[in-house]
Amino acid sequence: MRAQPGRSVTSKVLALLDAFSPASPALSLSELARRAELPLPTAYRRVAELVRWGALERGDDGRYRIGLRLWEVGSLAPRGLGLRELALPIMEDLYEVTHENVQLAVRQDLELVFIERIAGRHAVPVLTRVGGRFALHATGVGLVLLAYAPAEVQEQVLAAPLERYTELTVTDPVRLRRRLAEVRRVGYAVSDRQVTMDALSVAAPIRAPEGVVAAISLVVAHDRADPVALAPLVQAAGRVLSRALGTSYRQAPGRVPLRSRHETQ
Amino acid sequence: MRAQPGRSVTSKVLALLDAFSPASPALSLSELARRAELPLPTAYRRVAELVRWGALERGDDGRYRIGLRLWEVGSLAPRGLGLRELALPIMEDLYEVTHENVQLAVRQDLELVFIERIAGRHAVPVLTRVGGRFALHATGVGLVLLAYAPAEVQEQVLAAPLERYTELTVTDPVRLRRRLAEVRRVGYAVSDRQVTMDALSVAAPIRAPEGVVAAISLVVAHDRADPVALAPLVQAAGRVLSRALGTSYRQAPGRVPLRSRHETQ
DNA sequence: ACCGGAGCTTTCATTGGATGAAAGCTCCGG
DNA sequence: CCGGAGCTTTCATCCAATGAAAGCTCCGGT
Repeated sequence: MRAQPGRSVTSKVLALLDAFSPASPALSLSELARRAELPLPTAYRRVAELVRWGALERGDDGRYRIGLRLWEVGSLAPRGLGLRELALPIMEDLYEVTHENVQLAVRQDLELVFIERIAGRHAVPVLTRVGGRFALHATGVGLVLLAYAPAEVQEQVLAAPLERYTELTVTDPVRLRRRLAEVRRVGYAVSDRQVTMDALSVAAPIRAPEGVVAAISLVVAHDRADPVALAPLVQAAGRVLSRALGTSYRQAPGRVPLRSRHETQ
Repeated sequence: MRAQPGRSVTSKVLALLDAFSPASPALSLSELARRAELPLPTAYRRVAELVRWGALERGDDGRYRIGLRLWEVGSLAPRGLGLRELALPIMEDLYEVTHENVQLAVRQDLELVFIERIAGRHAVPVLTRVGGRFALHATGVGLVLLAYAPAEVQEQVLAAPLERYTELTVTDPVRLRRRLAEVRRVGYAVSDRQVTMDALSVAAPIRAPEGVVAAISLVVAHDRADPVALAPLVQAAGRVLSRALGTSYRQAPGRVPLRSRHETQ
């Protein structure tokens, strides 16, 4: 009856949630059990409890999906909806001026997560999805987030193989390191045909008191792009957001550190 | 050592997540334990595990917040982001035409949850929040969702005391029942100063093969509103969305029920 | 109608992860 | 230096969780 020791109940529940992905948002019980590496009866019981609470929902087809209740709780994430609510007006301004795609992303571990996107009807199609992940080394937002990430994060990304998306993608750690230094120097990042051969993006950092917490970018067709002209726009948006964050984002309750800025190496 | 019997580990984890709310998105360990009704050491251990996974994050102030990882998983909810992605273009069209607030909501149990909102800069201020809940009996979207809800849901709502928000709020079950019949008859709902004395909303149902799954509305200043003129607009948006849902929303994989429509009493 | 298989649900004896009292630790203000 | 608040760790105990096995339900093939 060995219950594979070292596995907590909580970790099993989380593994069940983790089984879902953008590519497979609906799973049968058997699929769930297999992906979470749980015996069927165990999966059955945990899943039943999650459904009862509303974390999962069961469709007419018998398959399970992420439930609205979990979406509600997730919407309380400061780095998710919280950030989005703050940024949306500025993103809309940027869209009004340029009518190009506007993206907002944060770093999570060694990848980036897209928090919001305004996709112009006539702009270049972008293949990103809100809530989706992407590598840090190619996109504009990714370069910004990586450039201002803790040294240890940068080292880990540079040490791993860097995936190539186009013939122009920078996959050489040495060259990438130079690009990151450049990003820090000028305060914005340009990603020219690094992900697809038709798109170019310009990104700027968004700073909170504790360092760079997000990045905002414009994605435009590479042949009608003028990065130097776009950069000030994106940077301005980033600065407005940084100011907004400084005040309302993560209100240190009671004790406000007046001059601690021990981050962003 | 009595471990209050009948309480599963999973339920404790969910209770911890449930402790967060729009009004208190950041909690100390003690607050978390108290709200989840757990002994401190128990809360400590479960919370530590949730942080390790990324479901919670601990701020510089020592308090816990909902983590980005949970937001990511939540974004996979078909009735959350899934619905939003589908509806956003149509909502934007509605906004372009009217420059008024556009809202999208679904029913969860006996309340409604706002999925998305486009708030016009110059439109009436609305006090709703994406991810927030509200009663079903007052707003436009609420009336639509209630009108097309299963009879048993309607009975439960009508049986409970109906909160009054303004002097005009309909709180009499008999009158409300008549209004719901009217909504079903004409196919849209008008909520005139039911929540605040300055706003009026017009809402229409969004149907999937299995019945009404969401509602869309315009919220306008009550004194410059012409419900009869707005209704066709909102209804058209609802119908476009219903059509979109019929095809791409909940793709029954493999076996598509060709003519089952056994819902929506 | 019958059979076989896939997928889900329930039962039941067993046990290891979970538990909470208590003690230890850390920080801060007086 | 002391006291208190809040968090973390230890440790002996035990019940929620477990998985093998059997039961159930729905199909599709024959």
